[in-house]
Amino acid sequence: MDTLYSITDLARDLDITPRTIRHYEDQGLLAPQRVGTTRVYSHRDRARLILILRGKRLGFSLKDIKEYLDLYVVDTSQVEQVRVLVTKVRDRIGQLEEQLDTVQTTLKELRDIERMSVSMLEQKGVDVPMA
Amino acid sequence: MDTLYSITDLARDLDITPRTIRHYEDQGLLAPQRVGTTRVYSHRDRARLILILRGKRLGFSLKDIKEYLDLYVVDTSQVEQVRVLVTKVRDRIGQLEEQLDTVQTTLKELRDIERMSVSMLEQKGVDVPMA
DNA sequence: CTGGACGGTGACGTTAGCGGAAGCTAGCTT
DNA sequence: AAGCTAGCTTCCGCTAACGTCACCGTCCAG
Repeated sequence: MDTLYSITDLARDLDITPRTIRHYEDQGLLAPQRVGTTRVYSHRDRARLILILRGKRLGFSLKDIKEYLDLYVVDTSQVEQVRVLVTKVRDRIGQLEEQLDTVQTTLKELRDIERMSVSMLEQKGVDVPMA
Repeated sequence: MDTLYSITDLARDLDITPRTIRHYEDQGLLAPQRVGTTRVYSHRDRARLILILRGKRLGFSLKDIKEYLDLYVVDTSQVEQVRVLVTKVRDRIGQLEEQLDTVQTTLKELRDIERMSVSMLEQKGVDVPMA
């Protein structure tokens, strides 16, 4: 259950390079244990890394992602911290809702283009590849 | 109806700098008319620019966006071109569907965090700011 | 005991995406 | 004529996010 990973394990696993992982650490996004000088990654580290990559896919900068990660690890015993957390989380939610909207709009447009193109081809008797 | 824009008009309007607009032109994403050396933008140019900015918000590179723009301007009289178009459009659709998914997942997680935090605060008798 | 395979630390290189200043021109406007 | 304002080009600068050495230690397998 407490599986550990080496840096190359993780890299291969998530399809990135060790260099990238070290870079994230340099930027303060990760802080794996060390055995001597060698980095050793836990489940939580792995999960964090996955969140990082997700953030990147959504187009966020590493700096943004760093703040984002903090949302997942907060001392919930401190009322004030939770307060702050809530507003930060709501900010992110706002951003993502906007992005969701943008994506959906774009999808609609592209599907329109697809439909129009396909019907254009059918009309010309061209056999249309399936969806 | 055939309104024209200067580069600063457009920049102010879309909240970017003229420099950025010129940069997009350098990268082949725009090709406005010229009056002498001065750039003059049409509605279509403006629309393109908006698409560019949308692509950026979604985290695409300028190179990606360039290809993406071509999807909106194709010679529909050439069957082969339309064929190619359809497959490209479908590719993009696939990408965006994935992104849609990612965004939704992330949103769910954040909403969970929000709910949990809020109920935690309420339980402690703290007055919780509204959504 | 030696050659890989793996891990580590600098430190410099690279690409993308603009920012910003220099130096020039054209068209008002006073 | 002189001074503004806008726009143009050119080029150097800068940040982000890694890639790519170079060089060093370590732990097996042969």
